[in-house]
Amino acid sequence: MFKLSKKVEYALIAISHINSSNSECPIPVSRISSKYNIPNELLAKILQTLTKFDILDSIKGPKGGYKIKSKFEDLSLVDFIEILEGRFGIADCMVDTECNQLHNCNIINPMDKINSKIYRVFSDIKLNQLT
Amino acid sequence: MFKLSKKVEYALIAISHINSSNSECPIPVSRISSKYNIPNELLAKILQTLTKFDILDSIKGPKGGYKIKSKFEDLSLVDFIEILEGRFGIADCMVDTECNQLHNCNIINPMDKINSKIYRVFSDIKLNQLT
DNA sequence: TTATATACGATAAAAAGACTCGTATATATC
DNA sequence: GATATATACGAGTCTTTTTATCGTATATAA
Repeated sequence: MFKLSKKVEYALIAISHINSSNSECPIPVSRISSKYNIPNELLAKILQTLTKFDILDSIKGPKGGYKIKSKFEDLSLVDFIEILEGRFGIADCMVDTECNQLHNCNIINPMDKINSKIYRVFSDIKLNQLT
Repeated sequence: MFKLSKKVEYALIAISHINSSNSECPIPVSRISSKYNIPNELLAKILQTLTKFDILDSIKGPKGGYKIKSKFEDLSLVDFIEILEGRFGIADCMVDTECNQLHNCNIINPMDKINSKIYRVFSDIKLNQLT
């Protein structure tokens, strides 16, 4: 409960690694997955997603790999999380799913406040602060 | 990802309900479970746990049920969550589990800071604010 | 005595999360 | 041009966590 997913963890590790290696060469998935004990295929998929959202740049072929793309700079942690995991919310009813309380719910207001507070924590953190 | 468990949700609903009904009579599980569409047995267990931790008082037999106990007053939301779900942490390594990064982890520091921030959000909220 | 409660361990079902596989495509290097 | 090394991506499986149920015991008001 209330844990970041491995997806997000792995993504942060990778981003952080790629960003702090200031070489010009792209970094292949295999380098990161072996260094941090991350399943290769899984990490590959994650980085593909990040590429699709312009956070990384991918170069195919030998000597290929990933590089940081500019968008990374001012991206907040919520945005990053939402790219990987979909809409953020501490309860289903804050996202989209139907609630089986109908209009009976006696905690929706406080829940909503808590949700906002947590959301703010994540939106106040920028990705480049993590490196 | 990053959702409160049903256990916690149900517990909050129940606590809130019991606390705001200011009748002297104890409230049976069945009343709460039917009103809020919560599986009876499940809610029963949750309230048993809360009783064990002195948040509720249980009265057996007909006309029995649960009442709020004084400890409830100044309990924080983290404490409440930890009673139901065990130690709080946004990643396994913040709790107890072995990490498979050994001493390689490049995001442990920022993760730790984020964890503290989230922890603080939950510890700043007191249960009696939710009613 | 009976009906209505809680107490609690064990177990099952469902959902979410983590990971793998197969196949396709691009490209640097020999 | 052949080969090896990369990414791209959909489909599928395995594992763990979460959610819910069952069975039995105990207490007590009426």
